[in-house]
Amino acid sequence: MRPTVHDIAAAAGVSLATVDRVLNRRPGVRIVTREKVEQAIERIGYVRDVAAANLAKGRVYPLIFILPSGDNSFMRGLEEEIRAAILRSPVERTEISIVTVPAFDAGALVAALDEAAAVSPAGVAVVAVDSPDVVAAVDRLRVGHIPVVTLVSDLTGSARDHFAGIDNIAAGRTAASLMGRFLGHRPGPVAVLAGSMLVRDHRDRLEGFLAVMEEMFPDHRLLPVIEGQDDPARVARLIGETLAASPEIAGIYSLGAGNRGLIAALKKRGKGPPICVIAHELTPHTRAALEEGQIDAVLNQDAGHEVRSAIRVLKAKADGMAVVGAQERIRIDIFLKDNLPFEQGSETNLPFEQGSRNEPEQGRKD
Amino acid sequence: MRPTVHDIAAAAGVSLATVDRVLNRRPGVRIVTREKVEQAIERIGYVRDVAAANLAKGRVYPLIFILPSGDNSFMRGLEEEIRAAILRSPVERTEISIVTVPAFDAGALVAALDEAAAVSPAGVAVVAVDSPDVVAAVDRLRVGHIPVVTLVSDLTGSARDHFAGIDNIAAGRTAASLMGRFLGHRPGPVAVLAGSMLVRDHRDRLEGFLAVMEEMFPDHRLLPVIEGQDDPARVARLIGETLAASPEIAGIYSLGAGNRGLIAALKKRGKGPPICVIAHELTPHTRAALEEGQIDAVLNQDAGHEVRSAIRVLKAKADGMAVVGAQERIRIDIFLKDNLPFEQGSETNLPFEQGSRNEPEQGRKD
DNA sequence: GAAAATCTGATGTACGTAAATCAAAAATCT
DNA sequence: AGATTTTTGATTTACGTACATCAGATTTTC
Repeated sequence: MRPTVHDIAAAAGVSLATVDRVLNRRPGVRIVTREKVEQAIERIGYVRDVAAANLAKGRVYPLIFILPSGDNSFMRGLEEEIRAAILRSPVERTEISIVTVPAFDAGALVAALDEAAAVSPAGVAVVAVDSPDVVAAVDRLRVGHIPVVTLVSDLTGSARDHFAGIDNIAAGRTAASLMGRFLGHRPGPVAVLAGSMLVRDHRDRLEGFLAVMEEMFPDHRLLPVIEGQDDPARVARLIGETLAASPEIAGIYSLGAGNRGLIAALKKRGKGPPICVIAHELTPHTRAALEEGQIDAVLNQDAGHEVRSAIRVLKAKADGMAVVGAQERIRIDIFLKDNLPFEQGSETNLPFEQGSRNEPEQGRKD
Repeated sequence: MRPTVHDIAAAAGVSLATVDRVLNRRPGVRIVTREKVEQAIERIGYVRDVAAANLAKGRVYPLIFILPSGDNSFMRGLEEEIRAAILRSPVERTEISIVTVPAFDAGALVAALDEAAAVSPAGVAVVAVDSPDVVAAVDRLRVGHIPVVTLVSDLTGSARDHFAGIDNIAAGRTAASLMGRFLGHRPGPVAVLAGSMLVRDHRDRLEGFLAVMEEMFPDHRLLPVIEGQDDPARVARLIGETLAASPEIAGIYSLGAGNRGLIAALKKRGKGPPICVIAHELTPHTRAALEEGQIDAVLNQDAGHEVRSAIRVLKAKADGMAVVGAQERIRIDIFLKDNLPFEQGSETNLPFEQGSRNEPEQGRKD
């Protein structure tokens, strides 16, 4: 049987009230007494029953998610996952609000972060623009004891508590590795399409990609990086121009968003030698392009996983609890047309009507 | 504010006791009254506070994990993950026991399942040998209202509640797709190394691999499937013989375990034209081989994820609760040497000593 | 229409923790 | 030593649910 506060009290030879004071860091306990209690806790291996504690506290976790607005498919998918989490709010004791700000706009993001701080939530998750102003704003939150998790794109040199996203350098390296091997001895230059160098994830991917291409596949010339601002129309135009200027192109690595534009440009091109295309994020567009063969591989981060992870981490940090590191590591999914996951759809057991068949005695006491 | 049992009572115009009788399926409620209560529940959108309910019940979930014995690295890693889950038991209210049975031995597995049934646990997770006897044993458990989750390898045509593992047909297809593209126009036959056709995961991988090879890369001749029984020594011998018999071999797909033997045989071979090797499961051995270049790609399933998922699902099923489908989908990880995850190690916040810096007032009431 | 059976209400205890109050004890200061 | 401050103990209520008991009300049965 798991030890309780009563057991601590008995073991330490103090009253329940004192144990409570120590556990909840209330004032009015001498250091010696506090240490006696802490030793007892250590000795009998007490762990707070978080469920009971939350019940007693009536605790809820107000969380704020800040992400870019606009019609970026990935970001909208992310938002959808957050909304799915909102539906689970009553069960998870969260109160999630979503704030959107223009993409790549550090000023707007700082304003949103400061507004978030004003309502002192239990935690903030943010898709970061990597700039010193933003770092400062995040650090202001941290100083106010509000845990912050960066989501999807990290922040350089800030005190954020955690990054819920993939290792983007590794993603870029992986893209290069696949690109090089898929191309084999096929000649021709490789183009890189990015969104903006203002966000860390894009910079990291580029860094990893360039490193492996130069080291392992130096025969392939790399064209100057194209910045599409994650805007499909702009991307379509720029890629169209590039294809016209360099018809012998052998590969394209799209490390940002706006892949709709890329796919449109590729379709428009029509015939010509095959181009190996590697893109990021599995959206309806990239999925279709993968199935139809315009794209050869998609590197993906699971938005649902990231959102759930961010929530778990924020709650844990707010309570000063441990985090299962391995569980919070977001993996780089590599999708070829052969391992596409089935379309979404969650197994829904009705929570109430069904379980009846299991006998009530199933649970044990003690 | 979330509705409680009191709110149901008020809304339905009955007493708390009656609400309790309906909620917990106790006898002594007329159908009309029961319906009145159920409508009220529906109407005000009540959801049982599982934490409070578990607290009141003092519920724990006795779970049994059944997996193969032997020195299969993946399975031992799986066992380690189960032990990690046992450490979290007090927090998760689980009581996990591990049972090991000889690999590929349906009879032993059936015996273990029946023994498990005898102690009527809250749920059973099993790495299944795919045979009718095992299906029958699992179905006996299900008839006894004990939820069953198959782990890693599924069971054909049984009533198991859930499969916590990857889509192995897709994994085989993916392996073929990578193999074909990595080989490019390099000629030479491809060898397939399996463990045993008695387990579903191996059969599925083979099926997927063969399908894509035949359809997309018909130029590559496939050598007869080698069955290594997941035994490194046997694998080393068989692969050694194969390499000697077919020195022009271009690729090897190892879809089972015993990769230590494969790697040893490859090292022993030494020089010769490069062989594209794709294997399953990231273990210390395959990881090293990936880094050193003996293996080109590793398809992996995250054992930790599978174990945690199995536990979540079993608990949910035992309570008749809903399952977040997307969260329980186990992904096929593809590792090249460029995207290997860092070595393990969980961020450890001490649960108690640290969090102090966050103010106690952080939590809200209401 | 009365007795028997069935249903419903009222009430209390429990789970493990949080939080508050007030009295009592111990330490500190003068 | 006495007054003052600080520390500790004892006790109570609450969170939302489970479960048990017993009395009272309603239905059913003959």
